[in-house]
Amino acid sequence: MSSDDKSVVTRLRKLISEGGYQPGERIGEVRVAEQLGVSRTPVRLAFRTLEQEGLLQRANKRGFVVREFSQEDVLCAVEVRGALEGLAARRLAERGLPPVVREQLEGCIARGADLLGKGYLEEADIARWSTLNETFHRAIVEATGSRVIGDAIQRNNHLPFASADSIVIDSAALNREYQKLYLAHQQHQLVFQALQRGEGARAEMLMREHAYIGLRYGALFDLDPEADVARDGG
Amino acid sequence: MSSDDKSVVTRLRKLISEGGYQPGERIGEVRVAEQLGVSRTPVRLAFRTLEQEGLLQRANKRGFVVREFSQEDVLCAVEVRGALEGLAARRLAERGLPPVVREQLEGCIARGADLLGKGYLEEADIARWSTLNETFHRAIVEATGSRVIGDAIQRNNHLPFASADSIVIDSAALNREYQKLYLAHQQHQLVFQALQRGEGARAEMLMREHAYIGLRYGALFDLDPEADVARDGG
DNA sequence: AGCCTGTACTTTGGATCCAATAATAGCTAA
DNA sequence: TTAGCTATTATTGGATCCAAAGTACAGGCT
Repeated sequence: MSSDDKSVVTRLRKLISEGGYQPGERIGEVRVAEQLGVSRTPVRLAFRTLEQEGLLQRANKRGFVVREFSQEDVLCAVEVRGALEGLAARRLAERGLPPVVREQLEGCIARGADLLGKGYLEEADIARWSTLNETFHRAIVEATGSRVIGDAIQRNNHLPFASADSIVIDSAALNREYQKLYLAHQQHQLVFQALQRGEGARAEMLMREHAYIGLRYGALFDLDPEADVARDGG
Repeated sequence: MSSDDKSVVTRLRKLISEGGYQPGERIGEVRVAEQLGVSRTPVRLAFRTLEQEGLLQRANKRGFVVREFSQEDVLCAVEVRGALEGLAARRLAERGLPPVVREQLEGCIARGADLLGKGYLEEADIARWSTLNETFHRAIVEATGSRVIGDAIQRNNHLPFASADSIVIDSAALNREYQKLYLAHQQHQLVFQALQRGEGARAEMLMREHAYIGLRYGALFDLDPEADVARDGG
């Protein structure tokens, strides 16, 4: 079978996060192996990787179970992201924003402005924003030049975030999403401003608050009353 | 062979960090398998785990090499630790310090005071302090009750820190170490105070600064001129 | 003499085999 | 009828085998 190890990890990660296995459910090597069309060996390797990522955890002395994430866990993951990306932003601001990175970020912001300039959101725009957003964040993290920080962020990002599976359809939800995305866009601008001015502490603080937008509706402004529940945890 | 998988990971981690393999050196499955007295399979599994931990990295399309850490990397790891433990401390302060944890921390501080009360340091005291210090930090992290944060910290802690292999012998070095440990002790006290008072922001800030003490000689006060070099990185 | 190519060897990745162990079901005895 | 013990089964962990890919060395060609 033409499937290198990394592909197995990716596919298994997808298989789990897309509901092939329920949280708390025991996950067996043979079944996964059959589902992915490979032998047990690459699956066993993948299990170890996913264990380290936190998606799986060792069961009672034997095998693995799919880790279940509480609302509280999601909030923590968001805060960890904020702490780490905030750190990256501060370092970048203090050490100076390289011109190449500046252009990248400006590009993201410009295209984000185009996307949101209409004043409303089409369904396909969400995916466009998503890649734009990813590029923005990735550019900052990679610009710090530290694999230690980058890896830490990367690992944390593999955890399932609430926003990942929020699919909106009706126009009311689209409008609410528009507000959220617009706020995110504004925050990106502020972060960029701080980075450019070399304001490290401010860049960090902004980035850290910006992370909360990863929660369903929680942000600087509580767009939804449920946000309070999410933010003071369990 | 009576060696479960976890033991192989632990032993391999030790083998690498204690210089069995040089940073940047290619690490082969068969040789490690022979050295640990197991077959290739558990070694391959362990390689994946250590890859996720960041100790190994994939070589050019084939195999693994031992990751090399620059001074800059060590600094980053320290700052990541600070950011994450700071986060844990803030959460703990804001959500209230449970009595059990309070007693644990008080115990650590009391025993630390005993240890450092003599005014000088014996060589064996360093190990004693080390466990005391670990207990203190672990107590705080575990008290947050978040596996997400705890795991992130744990993973970061597997990275090699500069302090890990600093072995001091002469009395001048011991004295310098005493100053460092005493400062750490004071910082612990301040962190504890902030936690008890529910001063989240202060607890976080103190914890974050406290992380820098993990660098060889860098701290609030530059006990060594080289600290400057370390702290503004590459 | 230098470079290119082919072949042999080294090493990793995947599959399968075997042993050990935990879970489960069935049976017996109280 | 239930509890405990035993045997069977299912599943993981370790070892070995095989194939594929990379690397190094050598020989030939330009």
